[in-house]
Amino acid sequence: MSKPGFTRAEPDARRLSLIAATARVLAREGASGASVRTIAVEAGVSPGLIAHHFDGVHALIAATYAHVGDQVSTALEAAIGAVGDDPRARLHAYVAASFSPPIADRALLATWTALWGLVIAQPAIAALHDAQYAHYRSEIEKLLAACGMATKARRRAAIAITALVDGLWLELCLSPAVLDADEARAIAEAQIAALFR
Amino acid sequence: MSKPGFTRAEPDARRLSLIAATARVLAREGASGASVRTIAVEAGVSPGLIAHHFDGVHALIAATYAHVGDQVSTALEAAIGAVGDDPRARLHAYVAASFSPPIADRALLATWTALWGLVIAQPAIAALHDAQYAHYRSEIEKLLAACGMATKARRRAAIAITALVDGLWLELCLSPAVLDADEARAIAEAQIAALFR
DNA sequence: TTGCTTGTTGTACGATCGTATAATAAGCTT
DNA sequence: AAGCTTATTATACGATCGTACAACAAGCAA
Repeated sequence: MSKPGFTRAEPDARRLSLIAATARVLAREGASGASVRTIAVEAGVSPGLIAHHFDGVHALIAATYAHVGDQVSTALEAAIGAVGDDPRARLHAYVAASFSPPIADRALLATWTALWGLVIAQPAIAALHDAQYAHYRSEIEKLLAACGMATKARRRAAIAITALVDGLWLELCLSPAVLDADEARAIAEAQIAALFR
Repeated sequence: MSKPGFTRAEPDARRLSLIAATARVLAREGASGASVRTIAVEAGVSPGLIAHHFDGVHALIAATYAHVGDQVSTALEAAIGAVGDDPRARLHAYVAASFSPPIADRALLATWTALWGLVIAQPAIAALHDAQYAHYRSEIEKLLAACGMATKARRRAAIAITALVDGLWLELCLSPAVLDADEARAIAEAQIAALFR
C-alpha cells in the first residue's frame, strides 16, 4: 500500500475546483489577493497547475466570473420553477431569490464586488458582464410580459428592477448591519408592485 | 535665471494633487493599477513623495475614497440649493444630481467601483463606506421628512432610494450602452413617486 | 548673501507577482 | 508487469510591488 503524493483529476473537475478556490479567495481577500500562489494554496495544489489548466490568471478569473454568473442564473431559474403558474408570483419569486441563499451568500456577494472592480481594466470581463446582465434583463422582461405589461414599458421596468436588486444586494454585502434579507425582499416587492400601477 | 528642477508645494495642495492623480489612475486602470509608481507618474512627481505625504499607499487610497465621497456629497447638496423650497422638488433634485455631472462622470463612477472592490479586504475602507452611506441615508431621510413622510416609513424608503440610485449608477458605469442619464433619472423619479402612494 | 527647514528626488532593498520549464509520478492501456 | 500519457510538482526567472533612506535643492528667514 502506497500513499500517493497527489491525485490526478479529470481536467474538467480540476478546473471546477480551481474556479471554486478562486471564488473563495476573491470573497476573503478581494481582487488584489487573488494571486496564483494564494489560489493554489486555497485549492491545495501547486502554483504551476493553474497555468496548465488555464491560459493565465486572467483567464481563471474570467472563468470564475462566468461560473458564478451561471450559478446565479441557475438559482434564479430554480426559484421560478419552485412556484406555481401565477405570473406575478413567478416574478416575485425571481426577485426574492436574489436575497436568499445561495445568491445572498456573503461570500458570493463579495466575489461579485471584487469582480466589478475588474470590469474597467479588463475588457474581457466587461464583455462577460454585459452578456450576463443582458440575460437577466431578458428574463425579467419575459416575466413582465407574462404579467401583462405593455411591450414598450418592459425594457425600462426591467432596468429599474435590475438596478434596485443590485443596489439592495450591494448594501446587503457592504453594510450587513444596515439591511437584512427580509427587508431587502420587502423593499423590492413593494417597488415592483408600483411598476404595475 | 535658473529653471527649477521641481517646485515645492504646500503640503495640503500636494496631497490634493496626489489624491486627484490616484482617482484618475483608479478610473483608468482599476484598483490593481493603483501602484505607487503609476500614481507618481500620473502626478508628475517622484515615487518617494507619496510616502512623505501619506502613511503608505493604503492611506492614500483611503484618502481618495474620502475625498471622492466628499465631492459627491458637495455636489448633491449644491443640487438641493439650486432649487426652490418645494420639498418634493428638493428630493427630486437630490436624486437627479446623481445622474448628472460631476457625479455621473464616467471616471468618478469607475473610481467608485474600484474602491468598492477594496471594501472587503480593507476594514478601513469599509468603515469609510459605512459612514458615507449613513450620511446619504440621513440626508434622504431629512428630505423625505420634509415631504411629509411618516417617521417609521422613512428609513426603509431611504434605503430603497439609495439602492435604486446605486444600481442605476452602476449600470450607467458598467454598461453605458444600455442606459443613459435621462432614462436613469426618469426611472428614479417614477420609483420615488411610488413611495408616496 | 548665508543658513536653515523640509519638500523632493533617486535609488536600493526584500517580497511577491505571473509565467515558463524540466523533472516527477499517477493511473490507464496493453 | 511494462509502458505510455499527461496531470502535477517544484523551481527559476524577470518584472513590479511597497517601503526606507540618504542626498539634494527650493524657498524663506536673518
